[in-house]
Amino acid sequence: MRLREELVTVAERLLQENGYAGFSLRQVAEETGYTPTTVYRHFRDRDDLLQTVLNTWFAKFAAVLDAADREATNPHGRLIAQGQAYLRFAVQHPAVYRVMFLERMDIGVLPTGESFREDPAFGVLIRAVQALHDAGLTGRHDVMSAAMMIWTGIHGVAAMAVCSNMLDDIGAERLGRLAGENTLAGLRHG
Amino acid sequence: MRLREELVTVAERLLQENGYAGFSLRQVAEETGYTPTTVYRHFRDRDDLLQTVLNTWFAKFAAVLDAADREATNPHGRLIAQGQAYLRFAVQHPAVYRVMFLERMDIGVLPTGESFREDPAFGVLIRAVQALHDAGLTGRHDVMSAAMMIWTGIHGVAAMAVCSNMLDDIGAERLGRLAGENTLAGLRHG
DNA sequence: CGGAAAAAGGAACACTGTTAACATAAGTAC
DNA sequence: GTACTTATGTTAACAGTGTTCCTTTTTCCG
Repeated sequence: MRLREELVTVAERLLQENGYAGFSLRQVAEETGYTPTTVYRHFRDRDDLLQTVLNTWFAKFAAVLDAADREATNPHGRLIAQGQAYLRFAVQHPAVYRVMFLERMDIGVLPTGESFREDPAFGVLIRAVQALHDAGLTGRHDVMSAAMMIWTGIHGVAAMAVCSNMLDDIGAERLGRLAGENTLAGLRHG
Repeated sequence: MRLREELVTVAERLLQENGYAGFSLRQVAEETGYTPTTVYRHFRDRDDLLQTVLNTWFAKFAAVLDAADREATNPHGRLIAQGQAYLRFAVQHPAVYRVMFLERMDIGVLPTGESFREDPAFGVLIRAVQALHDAGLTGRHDVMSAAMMIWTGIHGVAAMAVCSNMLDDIGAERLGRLAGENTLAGLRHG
């Protein structure tokens, strides 16, 4: 049980240092002083180890969004705060964000179909958008469509930030702020 | 010279079938009936082969955007058409879009710094946004900021579409249309 | 203390990218 | 036409990856 946690800790560090491509089960084994087969006593395979690492990050991610949400008072402010927290998470943990929402989205905690409303992080977004909707600030759009527009909007900035240096000039957080405000403005007038 | 093209053709097919992770130089060699070292006579390494494949796709991509741009008459319509073409490209060639704009953005033809205005695809966008700006439809935003908002907005939808099945319900093209219109509406009123 | 169970290791298989050394075909200069 | 150069290709190997089978060591407990 102690070893399992140690393996996860080392794996987490390697993921952040080397990214998903350099996330090696053998290297995790070597850095802990064990052989690869020992890792297989605690994890089914490489994906299982990765998923274990990511589970804690999905929880952190949801907590960060929830904390930001609570600091604001009105629906507009809540969503802007969530967007900022979202983008900060991505910029501060680019390798983690990449594997979570780009490279291995299949491994995420976000279920498919209708049930993914109950995902912790997505739930925080949905509730704030519902409040925006109740305040009459989503125009002709339903809650789900508005939420997806907001999410994909900020996700686009985050993806660009963690995949290239193209936003270095304009500034990822600045662009995120502009894009977030602009999306909400569009909803308001649409 | 004939072999070089054959290698690129096979490599392109394998990329589309297996994705970037399954893009294997050895497999390219085997499917063409040669040994791996023969591939190295025509390409410096795996990345060089990949870049050669992607170069043609970047050209196709720019052509698709340009063609869509020419079909519309006003700035608004041009950008909506570009967005639709952009998203259709991503959905029709998900593995290619992934490696171009997510997994290996460093290999793209988009230069860093200020010079990437001259990138063919980005140029098509910039010119349409400039027209939008000249028509007074970008609010208080400058051309570059507006262009990045539009790009990251549609990129967010595309990234979500090619990385998960989360947009299957709402429909990627529908969400792209909504998000595109909403971004332009926000700019108009901002 | 001895046997069962758990933990760890060794060795191998099938892949991957990559390189060095070697063989062979093609074409050219004399 | 012969000798030399160049292009083209192969063989073999190294280092790395995930994974599995089999064996060994350690631990625990009756």
